[in-house]
Amino acid sequence: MRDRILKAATHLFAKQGFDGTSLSEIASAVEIKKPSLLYHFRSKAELRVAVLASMLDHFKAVLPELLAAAASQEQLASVLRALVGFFRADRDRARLLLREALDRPEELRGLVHEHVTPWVRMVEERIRQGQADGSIHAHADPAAYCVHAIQLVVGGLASADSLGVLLDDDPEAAEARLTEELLRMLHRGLYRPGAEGERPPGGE
Amino acid sequence: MRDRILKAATHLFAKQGFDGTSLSEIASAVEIKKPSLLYHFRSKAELRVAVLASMLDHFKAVLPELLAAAASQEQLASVLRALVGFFRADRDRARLLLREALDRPEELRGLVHEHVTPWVRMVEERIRQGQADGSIHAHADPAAYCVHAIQLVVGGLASADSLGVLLDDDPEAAEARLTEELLRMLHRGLYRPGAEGERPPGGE
DNA sequence: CCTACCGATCGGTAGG
DNA sequence: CCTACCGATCGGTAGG
Repeated sequence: MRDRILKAATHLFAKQGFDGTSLSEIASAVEIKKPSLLYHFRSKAELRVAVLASMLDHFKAVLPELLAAAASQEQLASVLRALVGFFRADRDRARLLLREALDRPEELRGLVHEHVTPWVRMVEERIRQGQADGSIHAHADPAAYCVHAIQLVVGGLASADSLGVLLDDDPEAAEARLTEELLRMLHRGLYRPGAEGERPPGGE
Repeated sequence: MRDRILKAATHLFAKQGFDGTSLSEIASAVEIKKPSLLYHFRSKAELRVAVLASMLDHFKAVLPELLAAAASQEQLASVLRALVGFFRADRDRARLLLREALDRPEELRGLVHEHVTPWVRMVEERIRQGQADGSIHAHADPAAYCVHAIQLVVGGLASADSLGVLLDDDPEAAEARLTEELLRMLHRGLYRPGAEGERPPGGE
């Protein structure tokens, strides 16, 4: 039951926000009453923390894959693919993260510093190597680039519903085009043309 | 008084969300009582619509500048600068827009279609011209590129507080670096090197 | 896991 | 612009 509650809460918090979701609403989604829910989670605040922690656990599960991609001689595109894959597997994740960024920036800052910084540092290092061997633009700001890449993946998936209309295409096709263009942009923004191992992800 | 209420509501909605802000809170911010507030705006929903409309009015005021930049032979970078300028002038705008994207995607879709589509179409046209004369990468998806550019500007400013820690710099310096790298990335993601008029915004 | 209930606060109204 | 007040709903507790 605990897992069912977590899942329902994750979905509702992502969709309506923490303040826009009542405990009764979550309880009724898993077919129990509010006091029963409060037996599993002592307070709404505790439930919120648990929802975040469960998403973080899922993230940690794909971390090894991410780090391996960043450390190996593979393209950075594979790191991005892993990241996109994580958020596309469950759209609630992107929405939830964005809401936290808006509602509790200080708190998210701590989580980012603790869980995201390590692998971003590795990616930064890869970028600097690329700059040293001339395959990556010398004026790129590695850390700032990573911030924008994350922003693009997380924010793009969370707000695709609204901004997608600009593509004038059916939702599925729009998402496919957006993802492809995202990978292309991020590749072009980093790699110098003609340099070694710079095949763009979409094939160009 | 109406304007004072609007300003306070804009700030609080941006900071805490619509559901996370009470009418009493807004009223006390402008030193009146809740019933007095409800004389100026008949309901909380009406206040929300008015807040959005006032932001849209400000946006319309810079639209001519934006369209002129898009239509002229100037670089697309100037359009981006105008866009970044609009959101940097008041950070609440980015936060508010992102919240609407999360809370009421269908409604924002309508606003985007009505107010954003026209000038995006112009930018798209400029991109296609660039592709025709070879200055812009042939495989770029003009519409998808615009979506990501908007996403980057709006989302980046709204979530800079959380993601900024990755830069390990003081807030001001971090924001400056982020903006510069954003313009560099968007430029590199579009223009082919060596082509006419492709000076990058930051100077490279 | 439930029913019954708590005080607090919500958006909104009456009436001046 | 205010005081006084409304019903509804909120998060949470008691007690079984």
